[in-house]
Amino acid sequence: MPTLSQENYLKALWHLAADGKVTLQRLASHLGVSPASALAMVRKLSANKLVTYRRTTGIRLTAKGRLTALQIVRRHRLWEVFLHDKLGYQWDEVHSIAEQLEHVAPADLTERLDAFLGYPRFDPHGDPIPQHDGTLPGRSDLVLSEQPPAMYRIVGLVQTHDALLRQLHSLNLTIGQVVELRHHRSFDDVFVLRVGQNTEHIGRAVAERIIVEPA
Amino acid sequence: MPTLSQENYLKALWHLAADGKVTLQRLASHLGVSPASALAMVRKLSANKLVTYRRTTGIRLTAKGRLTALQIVRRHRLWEVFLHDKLGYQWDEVHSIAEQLEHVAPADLTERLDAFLGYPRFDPHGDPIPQHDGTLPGRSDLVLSEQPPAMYRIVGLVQTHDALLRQLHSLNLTIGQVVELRHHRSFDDVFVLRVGQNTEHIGRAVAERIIVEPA
DNA sequence: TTCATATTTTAGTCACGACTAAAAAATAAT
DNA sequence: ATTATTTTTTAGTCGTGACTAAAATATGAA
Ligand SMILES: [Mn+2]
Ligand SMILES: [Mn+2]
Ligand SMILES: [Mn+2]
Ligand SMILES: [Mn+2]
Repeated sequence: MPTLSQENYLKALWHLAADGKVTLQRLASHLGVSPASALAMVRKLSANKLVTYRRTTGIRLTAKGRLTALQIVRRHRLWEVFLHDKLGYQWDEVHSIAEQLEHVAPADLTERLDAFLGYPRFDPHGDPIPQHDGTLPGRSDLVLSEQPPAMYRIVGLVQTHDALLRQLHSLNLTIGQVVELRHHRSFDDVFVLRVGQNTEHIGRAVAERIIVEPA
Repeated sequence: MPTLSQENYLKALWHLAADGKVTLQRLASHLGVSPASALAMVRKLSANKLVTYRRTTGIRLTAKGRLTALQIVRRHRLWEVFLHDKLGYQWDEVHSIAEQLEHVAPADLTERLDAFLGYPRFDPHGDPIPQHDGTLPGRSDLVLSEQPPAMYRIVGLVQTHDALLRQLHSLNLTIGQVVELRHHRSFDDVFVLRVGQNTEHIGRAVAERIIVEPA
């Protein structure tokens, strides 16, 4: 049973591990703490067999640590679904509230919440919700900016942050939305989209953050 | 913005104030902490103008402290409604989970939750839910054990605890249930009730904890 | 290789919220 | 009015999770 702080570290480690070796620097800056603090916590987690740490390999979650982290991510994303679907929050508002709720974890609350929400597989940002056993639903990894003109369904985002979410929301580019990629003007890197009745123009910075599947 | 611990103290002080002068002893034993710890916290709360403390009057919430406490109680009871009505928990299970959730309080979450639940006025135990402005819905204060034979609706409980809740649940004596008080056998202090199709017998210890209104 | 820079690690400190043990003050009983 | 008991208060300590500043190691460039 990790503390609240330990849970935050485990979740951070899980997220960071997706992009290569996890150093104290990366961990510390991601959490906004000093490297000294990060090291102290890594040692605690290591003593609890939740991570291993060698300078050469960096910080790595053990199987036990990964499982724990996935449960936290599961709670986080389920609460995001609740806040979005049931309480009517916008998708750029749910993350910070879920940061609080993810640490509430008595017995079967998560499973009841999951059932109440209808066993969702993806959160409001399109991110897969880890299942009880730690498996992650699969999702397309096609980036819009690299696709040929055709019809696509938006299924996810890369490097989500609130400003991007608000921008996309104003363009009606939300999860599940089907769009037509008309063409890519290569001389100024603008992508022309058909969204419902509107024609929208987005730059590469946005287009390369949108994950799609053929529709 | 009080800390989590401060919130727990404020809530305890609000509950305890209903039964007279609040001493360090009462506060400490209610929270399961030492009197020394309670004193240290009372001083912190006092510095924050949330309570006053004089040996003669005991510990008293200021207007600001009372308002804060009522918001915590509000969140607690709203989450209890959510857990009971939406997630299907039994009424003896919701309290301990709500103890965690009550401390999650970003911006308008409480108000959205209130709306989602349909603006309930009472929690699953019949306790009134403080409104946003700090007012408490009124409720009958008639104790079943002191009423003459007649039809009554159960609207609340006195000194709720899980064992009592499970006992009452097994007798189908839940909030909103209408029962007929048949008579009181004074020589052994047993109250005879008609609950739906069944006749139930309860002792004074139970009967004097049931709050009713005429039905 | 040698110096400069970046990263990791140590050492010492702090706030918070708890603890125990003992002293002081207030109440109650004889 | 004295004791005895209860309650409050002080004093010192501890674990958690943060900090800074400086030392030790690695890593990169000249
Ligand atoms: Mn999130
Ligand atoms: Mn998300
Ligand atoms: Mn409760
Ligand atoms: Mn209740």
